[in-house]
Amino acid sequence: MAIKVFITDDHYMVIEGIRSILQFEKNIEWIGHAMNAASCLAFLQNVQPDVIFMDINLPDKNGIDLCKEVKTKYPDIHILGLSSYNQQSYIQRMMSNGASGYVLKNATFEELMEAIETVMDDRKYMSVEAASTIKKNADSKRPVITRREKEVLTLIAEGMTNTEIADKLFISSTTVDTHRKNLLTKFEAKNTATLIRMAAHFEFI
Amino acid sequence: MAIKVFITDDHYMVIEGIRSILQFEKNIEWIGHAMNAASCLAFLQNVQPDVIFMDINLPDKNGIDLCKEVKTKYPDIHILGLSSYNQQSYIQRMMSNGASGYVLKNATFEELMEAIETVMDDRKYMSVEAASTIKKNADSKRPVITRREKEVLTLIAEGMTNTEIADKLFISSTTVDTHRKNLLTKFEAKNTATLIRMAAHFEFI
DNA sequence: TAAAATATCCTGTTTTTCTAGGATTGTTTC
DNA sequence: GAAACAATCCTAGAAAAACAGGATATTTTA
Repeated sequence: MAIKVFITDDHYMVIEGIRSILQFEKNIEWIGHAMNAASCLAFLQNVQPDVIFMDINLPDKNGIDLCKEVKTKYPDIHILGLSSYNQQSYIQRMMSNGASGYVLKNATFEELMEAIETVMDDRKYMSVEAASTIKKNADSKRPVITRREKEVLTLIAEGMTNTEIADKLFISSTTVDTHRKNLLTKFEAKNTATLIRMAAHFEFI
Repeated sequence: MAIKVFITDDHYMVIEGIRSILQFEKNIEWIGHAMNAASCLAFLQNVQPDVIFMDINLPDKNGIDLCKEVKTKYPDIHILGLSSYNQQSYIQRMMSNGASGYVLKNATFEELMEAIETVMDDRKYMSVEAASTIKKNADSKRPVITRREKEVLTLIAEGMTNTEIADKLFISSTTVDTHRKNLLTKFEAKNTATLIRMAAHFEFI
């Protein structure tokens, strides 16, 4: 029986790329694609693929969260992250949310097939490059921040002061200061400069 | 006569994506692809396409420099940058190096065709999204900073205070403050947060 | 349900940055 | 040789951030 493959990526070229690479493979059944998280989830209500290629950045939700949601509802689906070479920091988070592995967007036919076969066999697959970069960035941990902290962080990055942020969010400036303090701790930053630098590095802003 | 199209991108999926999108278009002649800058230049010695789709990130050279080189040697070739949505900062630099425009990697068939036809007509083409983001960043041009300012900027980003930087560079802290002041002006930043954000955005740090 | 996490608020003090003016010296560039 | 640029230094006050050390209410999770 052919392996049912689905893809969720907002890049038309990536969809077409994978489709054209896999099109002549008899063992693969291309069951469709989604260009955002919502339509992916809608699709899965009707048909469940064996393997989903899933982009890390989607317009309505990030792939890391979608990954968790899909795996919770459909534990049997194998998810393979789709990433560019410079998104190493996300690899581990997607894996810890249930992804079975990871292919880079410059993967060849052989790599794609090996990835599919590996995860169908319930093993983890990672592109060679991904495997080497994952180790390099393992120590520099991406902090987990709350929704409110993210809001405050964004406004700090926009140059707003505690008082201005407080006015905007209808909270006290001391509350903003507390959030800022917590952000400094979580990012292990000693001041605003390093906070923003770290936030940019981890692509929070 | 069909328009000769060539692509330089190290992502196999992107190459296959564009190829499959354009494959049935009679007016397009697919003359080949290169996966790095060197083989792109080697290819051009024999055949010159009308349009090159060129990635911003190549393994051996960045697309911005390659763009300049190609346009110097072959001014008649039209270059269209290939970019992901979050690479806005490169748009202008590639354009100022001779690129005729820009398509995003989630471009549809219609967008690709329009891009090709536009640049063949010697006009600039930019994806709708790119056009909107470029406007946002049009006014905030990448500033020119001096060597000393770069030094100070880097140390600010590392979390050092004016006094600490002064000690490190063996200058007065008021001098550091002047450099900081000039950096704020050049980056059109109102405080350290936006300074570092802009600096990260323009890849000074 | 109890514990943990989140979001809110507070008082003070110290440190640092930001603002707004300056000035001098040397080095490129036209 | 004049002008522009770069790098250095200064005063002084206002504004903001960082530090320290709390508290309370709500929501989430184990």
